[in-house]
Amino acid sequence: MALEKTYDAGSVERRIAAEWEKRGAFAAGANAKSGTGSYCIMIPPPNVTGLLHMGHAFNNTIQDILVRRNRMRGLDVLWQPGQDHAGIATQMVVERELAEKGQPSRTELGREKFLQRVWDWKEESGGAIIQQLKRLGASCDWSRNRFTMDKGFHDAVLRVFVDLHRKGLIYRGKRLVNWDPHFETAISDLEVEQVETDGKLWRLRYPLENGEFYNHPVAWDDDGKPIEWQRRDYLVVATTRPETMLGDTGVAVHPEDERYRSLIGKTVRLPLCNRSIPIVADHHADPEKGAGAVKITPAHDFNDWEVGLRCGLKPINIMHTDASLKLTGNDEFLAGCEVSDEALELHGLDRYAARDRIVQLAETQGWLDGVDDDRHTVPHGDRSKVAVEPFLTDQWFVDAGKIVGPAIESVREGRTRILPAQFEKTYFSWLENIEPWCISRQLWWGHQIPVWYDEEGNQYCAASEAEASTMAGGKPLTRDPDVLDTWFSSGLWPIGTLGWPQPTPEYNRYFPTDVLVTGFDIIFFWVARMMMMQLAVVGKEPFHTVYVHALVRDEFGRKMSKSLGNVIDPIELIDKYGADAVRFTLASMAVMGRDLRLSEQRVKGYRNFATKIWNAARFVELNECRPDPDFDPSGVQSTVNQWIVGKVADTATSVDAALASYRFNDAAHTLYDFVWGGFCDWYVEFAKELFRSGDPAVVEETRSVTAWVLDQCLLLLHPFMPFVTEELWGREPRGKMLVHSDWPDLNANALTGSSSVKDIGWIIRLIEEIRSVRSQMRVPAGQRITLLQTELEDGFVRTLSANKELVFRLARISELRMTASVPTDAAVIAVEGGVFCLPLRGVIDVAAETARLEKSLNAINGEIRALRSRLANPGFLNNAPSEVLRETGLRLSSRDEEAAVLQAALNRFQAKG
RNA sequence: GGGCGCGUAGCUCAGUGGUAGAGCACUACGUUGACAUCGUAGGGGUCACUGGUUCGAACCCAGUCGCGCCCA
Repeated sequence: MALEKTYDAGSVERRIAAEWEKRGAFAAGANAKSGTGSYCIMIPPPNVTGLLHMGHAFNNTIQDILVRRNRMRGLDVLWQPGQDHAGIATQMVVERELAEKGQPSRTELGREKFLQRVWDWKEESGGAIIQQLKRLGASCDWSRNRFTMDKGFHDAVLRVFVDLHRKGLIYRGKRLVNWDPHFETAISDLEVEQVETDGKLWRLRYPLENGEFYNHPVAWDDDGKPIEWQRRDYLVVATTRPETMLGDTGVAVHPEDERYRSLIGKTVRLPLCNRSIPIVADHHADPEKGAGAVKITPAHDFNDWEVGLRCGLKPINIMHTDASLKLTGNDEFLAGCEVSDEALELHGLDRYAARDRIVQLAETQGWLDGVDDDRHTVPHGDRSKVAVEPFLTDQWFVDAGKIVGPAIESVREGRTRILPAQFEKTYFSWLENIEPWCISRQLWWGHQIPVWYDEEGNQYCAASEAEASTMAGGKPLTRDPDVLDTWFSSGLWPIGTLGWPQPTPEYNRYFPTDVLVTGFDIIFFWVARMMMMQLAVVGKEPFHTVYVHALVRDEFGRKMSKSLGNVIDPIELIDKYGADAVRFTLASMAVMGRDLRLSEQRVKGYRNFATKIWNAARFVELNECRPDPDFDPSGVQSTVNQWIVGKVADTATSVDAALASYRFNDAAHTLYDFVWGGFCDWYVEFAKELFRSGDPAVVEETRSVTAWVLDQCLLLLHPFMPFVTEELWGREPRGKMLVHSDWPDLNANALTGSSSVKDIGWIIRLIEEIRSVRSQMRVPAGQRITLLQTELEDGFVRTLSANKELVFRLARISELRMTASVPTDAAVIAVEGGVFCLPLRGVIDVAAETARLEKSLNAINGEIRALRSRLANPGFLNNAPSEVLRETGLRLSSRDEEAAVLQAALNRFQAKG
């Protein structure tokens, strides 16, 4: 059955995907040749709640290109797929669903029942992205799909926790952490986003105790010396967060701030609760900012926590976990205070309501000194989007500073390479300043921390309750209710998916893995932690190369976001244009280190490319070109066929070089240019003439070559456009599917050595010149005309006569005649080694031809001037490499010849006019 | 404030010292049974600016302007 005129991606993709699946084409080790090495990529596991977005499409296209090529090269390939349990995100989705359906809430259900609901949800809806990745053509070994809460993976996570705990690298401590009041859990530094916000800076007056006063400067002379003072019995503190004032345990001034020097060591009385708090000297107070004195709330501010430690100020927590004020029954707060009734009414108020009320009280009670507009950054939870609260709680931490060393050294010493290299700086700057990593989360969905407590509060860290119980001598135990940060488990993705700690064959064969392909936004979250954890646990780098790709933006350069409504759904694009077009678009734009702007136009263009390949295959089929299993590209006889064989070899070499250096865009452009520009535009047109030649040997060879070239195109394109290539490959009976066929290994030097490259290049330029003149002289497209040869070097005479029919066909020439001189009314064509002309009596437009000649001549003369001056420059002659010198000389003489021809032609026209 | 990056054709972008490129868009013309999702030809650029290094700079260096991202 003949091929349709256009390629129907939709039906083909489904059929091909099913065929790959049926044959287990992507299984680990499929197509591996004995004696070759392994090649392993770990997919960055998408969230189980996730749907495929352009970032995933890009990320996985790149991985698939690497994986498919190496599978074709016969390596033992594993592309390990899986999904992340995504603690907060998943818990949020299920809680929302419960609320929407009017079902009992998480807390009403209780932990066990709620977790069962999450698992149910995962079974029902958690596989969506896998199906979407299959639509994209991702050739993961789906039979090995892993989930970060699978039994085996869970065991690995607990084992690592226990191991690090025993080594003292994980500890529990009461620390100030970033608290998300919406989800009511601690989050890590990385999950905090700084959001610039227009706010206020309030100045509050805290009265000095014991009748103290001081003189505050209010006027200065030209040299900035104070000349006028105000006697004050209060101290003005500036704050952006008045709602935390009830937790103040001190006021700090800069030790060298003259204004306040006399006050250091004295006390102020905190309004509303009448707590007596000291004035301390600390560098944290900035004399330039606000009033120069700053209230210290160690339990609700990271800087203040540090000041508290330095100056011995105790932290007082005045908030509930939802960031409402906690005053009543808060012994810590009440100790040493005489709390006013107004203050006690603040109990239970949300932090922002409390802020308003406190400012109002300050105003009415006369201790509001003033208020200024102030733009500052406010930390927000990256999931909840609410302001996070520094909050004092007991949490588990990884002592990251103790395990970071090897992760830094690996990259510094090149055992793991980050591409593009500028991201190494990002990596280093974070790791070199690493803080303890808060890994406990007050959630239910996740790996529950493997620590049990007895009634006295002693800790027993063990991989199972039974083990903990033994350690505790059978005392009744309760388990720590918290779960681990999701990134703690994804940090173990490389070893965890391969069956560690069991010595599985997969672990032995594929670890360390090869390349990690990921977005720059998770270098800290994931890449750095995988490095640290794998090195800490098994002592090896998890991969030798990290390819960091950029962000996919919309065509105007904006980040795709739901709120902007500019999100392009890759599945919609695939439906419309086919997965191959989407993949090729992404690959062709994958320049290292630069964001890519995706426009639908571009995808459409590559859809057309798929159609182009399809039609080239149609041509091949209609002309009965069948692949010859014994075909030897080095034995080809005819010039045109030698030429295309050489081009194929060059293309394969360039594609290999580009892919070896992760230049996916170069590889894609090379292929596009060859397939469309070389094979379709020129070779297919030449082949039509060869088929017509009537020489059975030439026809036979051309058929074999044409089929071979198409096959090479399919092979080389397959990693980029797997579906259309596989479909076309399957048109012929073959031993293997394309996905398992051998990647081209051509010796370019042997195949491009002949003179055919030069000969056909010359023929192509001649055809282009003739076409250009015809078009500009407005010769009707269908009209065949005579080509006159006036001068031509012997070598080119032979080239022309051997390929005359090609020129006749492609330039619409009826005959070739020799002539001694250029006739009048002829357009002149100067080519390397000779001069041709086209007699165009009655057709030629003298003005147009004059203009054409002048334009060419101008350009050439400009170049000649530049070349002459360069060759007249002693500096150039003395310093330029001989190669450049020689080329420049050659170029000048050939331009001189051309200029002479064109000038002569122009003179004739002008003499005539 | 610190760091990283970007500024090349109308648009989106390649281009690591030796003749400024591609795709799209635009204009004109449609011939040859693979393809109109096509073909042929054409127009279009002070490579942000200033200075330096060099025989030679889009490319290297310094500064300026504009834009983006990350960290504090």
